[in-house]
Amino acid sequence: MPEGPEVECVKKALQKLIGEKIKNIELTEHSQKYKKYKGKNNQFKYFKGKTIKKIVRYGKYFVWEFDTDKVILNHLGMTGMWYLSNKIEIKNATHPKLFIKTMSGIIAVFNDIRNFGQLRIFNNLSEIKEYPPIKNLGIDGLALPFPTELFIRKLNEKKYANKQIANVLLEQKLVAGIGNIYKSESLHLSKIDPRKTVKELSLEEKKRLAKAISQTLQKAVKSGGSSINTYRMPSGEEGRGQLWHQVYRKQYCANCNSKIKKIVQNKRTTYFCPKCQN
DNA sequence: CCGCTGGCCTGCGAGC
DNA sequence: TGCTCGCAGGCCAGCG
Repeated sequence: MPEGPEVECVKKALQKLIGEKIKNIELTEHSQKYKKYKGKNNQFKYFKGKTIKKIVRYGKYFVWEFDTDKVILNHLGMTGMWYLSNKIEIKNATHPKLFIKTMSGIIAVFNDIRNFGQLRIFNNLSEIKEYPPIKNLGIDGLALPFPTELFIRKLNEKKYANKQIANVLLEQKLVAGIGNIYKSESLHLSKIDPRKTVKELSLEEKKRLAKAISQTLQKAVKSGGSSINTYRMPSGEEGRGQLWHQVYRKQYCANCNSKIKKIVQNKRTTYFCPKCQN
């Protein structure tokens, strides 16, 4: 579900936990029906009494750091969400996986409907940085200024030449943080046909694409993320990103009013305007 | 190293 | 009303 901008928005909200000492942390009953969490409660209980020092974003991942070497790698998957509250009841948490209560009374619940999210404990930060999905992350799509020249250099790598640009944009080792919505939106903003292979793109188009990616992702952060299906802020509020989508799940192009085309590339849906994007 | 396939899961809306 | 089907912001393991 969440792409880089949504993860960034959640990260910002989670900063409220920095400096908080953990009174209680445990996997929920509900988590135990999944193989990947089964019997792991003691490993998480290790963090009881520890203080949360940092919550950092790498692409679509969070890394939780404490006043100890061990760290937690956390990914929201398609439906993962953190809910923060001062009350015990958190209405939105229908599929809670991890429950944290701090000394000052803040409650944080990791909720994940489809269970594609991740919570993995590593012995230390350098172990996480060697973990391939983290180690191989490319340019942070939210970096400012966006490194256009580096982007083009990476895009020009042989392995991408014959791939369709829409598929390439989802490769986290090229740009980390783009997902299926902002893939379509970035290509629409830069007026590029998603079916074009990288070698068919002109230098001009690559530059436009770099700019469009950066603009799209920045705008999404400012909107609080896109709430298309299940994404909510940790407060339970919806983001407003969906209000300005130009193509994603749209019927008509916001630009020229032509009928938007919906195609499938690498098993992911792409929306584009056949008139504007060529 | 690469690319492809299937797998992991639940919920929702469309269509019958 | 109730059922099935297809689809959903993502990633990973295993194979050739």
